[in-house]
Amino acid sequence: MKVTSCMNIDSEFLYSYGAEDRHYKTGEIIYREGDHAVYYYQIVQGKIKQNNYDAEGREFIHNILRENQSFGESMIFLEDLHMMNAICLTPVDIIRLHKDSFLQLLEENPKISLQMNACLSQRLYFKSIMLQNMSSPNPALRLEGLLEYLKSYHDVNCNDSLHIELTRQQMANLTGLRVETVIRTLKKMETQSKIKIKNRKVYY
DNA sequence: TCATTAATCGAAG
DNA sequence: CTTCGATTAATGA
Repeated sequence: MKVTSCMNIDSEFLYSYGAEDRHYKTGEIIYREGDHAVYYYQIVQGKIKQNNYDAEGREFIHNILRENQSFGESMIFLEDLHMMNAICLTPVDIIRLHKDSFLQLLEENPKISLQMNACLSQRLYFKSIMLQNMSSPNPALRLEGLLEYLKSYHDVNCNDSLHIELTRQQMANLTGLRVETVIRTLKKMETQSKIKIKNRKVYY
């Protein structure tokens, strides 16, 4: 099941609807949990994460998105508040379009609207897969689930092993495990040749 | 080189 | 599995 994993509207087209360029520095917050959702965001350059924190202050990362991917749209349709933070992992260039203009764009362009549906379905599909994997008490299975998710979500050529561009801390925050557990489990998985590790980099 | 951040390890709970 | 303490490697100013 290979679908275009994400929304990527032509930038000139976005500008014609009044979209604007925005630049953020590493660590900057694009929006916070509880903010009103007002924009559709499309990443031109850089990486962002969507997260929130539990009562003990532990971070849980919901997703990490990169160039040509969009975010913030789902809440636009709900007319509601963001349920997570969007924080820059690197310097980021973004195009943002006000929700009113975004909805107008969708109304006037059925094809893009359909693509939007496909994009949201895709996310829903993988969220459910992740939910299943992440509910396993076995850390190796959680990690494998994450890797499998990343592979299908990002990768285009699935033959070669994929370089996982995540720190161990990020993998831990994506799976709800501790860094040390991630490190030890990853090593175990390497001996079982489920993954490869070269210079601390993980390949799956 | 100093400081900061990420990756590791071992031991204990 | 998680927490703690401590060390080591990597990166940037």
